[in-house]
Amino acid sequence: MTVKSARPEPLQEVSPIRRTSLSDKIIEQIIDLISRNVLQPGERLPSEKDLCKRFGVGRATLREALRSLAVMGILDGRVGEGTFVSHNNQRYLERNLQWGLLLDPKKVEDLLETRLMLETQTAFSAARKATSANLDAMEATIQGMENSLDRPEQYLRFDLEFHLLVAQATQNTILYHLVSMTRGYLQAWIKESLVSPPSSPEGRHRAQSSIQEHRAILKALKSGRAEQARQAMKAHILSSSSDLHQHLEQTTA
Amino acid sequence: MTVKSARPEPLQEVSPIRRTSLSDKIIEQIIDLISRNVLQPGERLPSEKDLCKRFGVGRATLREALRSLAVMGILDGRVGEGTFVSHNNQRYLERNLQWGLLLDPKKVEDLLETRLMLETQTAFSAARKATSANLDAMEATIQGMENSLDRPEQYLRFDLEFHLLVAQATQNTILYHLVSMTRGYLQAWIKESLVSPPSSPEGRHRAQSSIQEHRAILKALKSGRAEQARQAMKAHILSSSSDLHQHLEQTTA
DNA sequence: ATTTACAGGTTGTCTGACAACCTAATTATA
DNA sequence: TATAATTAGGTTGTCAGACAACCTGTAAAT
Repeated sequence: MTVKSARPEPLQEVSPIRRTSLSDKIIEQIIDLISRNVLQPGERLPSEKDLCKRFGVGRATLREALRSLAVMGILDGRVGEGTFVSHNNQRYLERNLQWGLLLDPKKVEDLLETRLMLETQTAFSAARKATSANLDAMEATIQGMENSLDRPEQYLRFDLEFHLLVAQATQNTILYHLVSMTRGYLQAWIKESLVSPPSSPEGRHRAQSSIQEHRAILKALKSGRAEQARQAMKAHILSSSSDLHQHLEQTTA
Repeated sequence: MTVKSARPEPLQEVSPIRRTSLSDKIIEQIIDLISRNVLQPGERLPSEKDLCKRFGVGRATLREALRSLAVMGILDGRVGEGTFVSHNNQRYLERNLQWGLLLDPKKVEDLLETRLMLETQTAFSAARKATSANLDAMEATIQGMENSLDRPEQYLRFDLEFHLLVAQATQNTILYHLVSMTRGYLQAWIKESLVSPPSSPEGRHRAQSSIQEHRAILKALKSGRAEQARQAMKAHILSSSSDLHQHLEQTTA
């Protein structure tokens, strides 16, 4: 009997049926636990054997969930010790920039636009909400940039750190995450576009003016002038993006 | 001899020694294949048994790699068919954004602030990039709102649709997804705050003015006046958020 | 008291097996 | 002949057990 019974309603929304694997559900549960702070950063999870019994699944299934979370940088498995919740949210970034190369040029453009939006707005908000500790940390990263003019990769790290600190200064964790992720993906491109002039005089000059831009942003933040901070950030990102755009057009053309 | 020898350099970078598991290496290889276009979007991978032989690993290890890539949206496993490269190989960006947001303890105020930022900016961008098809679709949703003043849940659907259309009009899929996600998280609250005045005269009045606000946004978008669109959206969201805030303070106090 | 050896627990990996499922060819039926 | 039902093979999802590599803290030996 494969006769379909009559449909009372015209089925206007297709049922979003999707095979959800067990490991997917486990992932969701663990993420939920973390987001509700039941599992805190740095904390150790129960052993895999324990988790298997609690979730009622085999070890293979559980491990597929744990490994997925580990690959995303949310968990951190250590042989012989256990599995821990990443205390470093930065780890998420390090992981991402690895496959930021999967993005196509069109997406990079979108990311740049998104980044411009997010960061100009975070600067605006940060000017009103930044604590003195936030500002001091920014000052330190600028100092770090000046001290590493000859080490591009280290310079980039300080640069990234500065922008993350601005986002953090909004005291809005969601914004912070959005900024850090967009930035994480772009980092691969930024790095690639920077290696071309490694420490040429031109590169040094670029870095110098970049530092000045950062100083302008920090100054606006310190004085609490939101609109000025927004403009300073906008100018900085636009001038910084122009290098990327140039590099993008080279690779596509 | 525990005497420390002189350090020529202050060891500024700890050796990045980290146990790389086999599945990590497999992930790297697969990502490399995809980024070099050896594996194209939509293409089917060899079966797990085959891949095991080629990589020289057990099936559990291989599956941990494949599942991780699937969770990130890079691969797509279908029971009985095989494992495929995601046809839109950029979906993983949105997936990761989603996981990142999921992990955050979401504060409603943070969400509201983020939404205000995102949507005012999308309105600005949409004013410059919207196609006539986009604008027509918005017109239709406003019409839909007017026709469902007595059906709150349907009214809300049109409301949501309008905002998504604005985001879509930016022609930036990343922005679209961000707006869609933040809105998705808020939707539960919005619905709850609306059911209190289901179809009271007060509720109707609120809905009427909301429709006018939407019209103002659409008008600005049609004329391509970006700044005006931004302000209209800002006004709309602020007035809409005030209801939520009111409702929040009621429930928390 | 310091070092060594050991035991228990933990993650990483392999193997084999079965269930649920899809596809396509084969067979049975109208 | 054309259509429907069945079957066979392949594929992913899940489970169970086993072993290797590894870490930690304790007990034994120096």
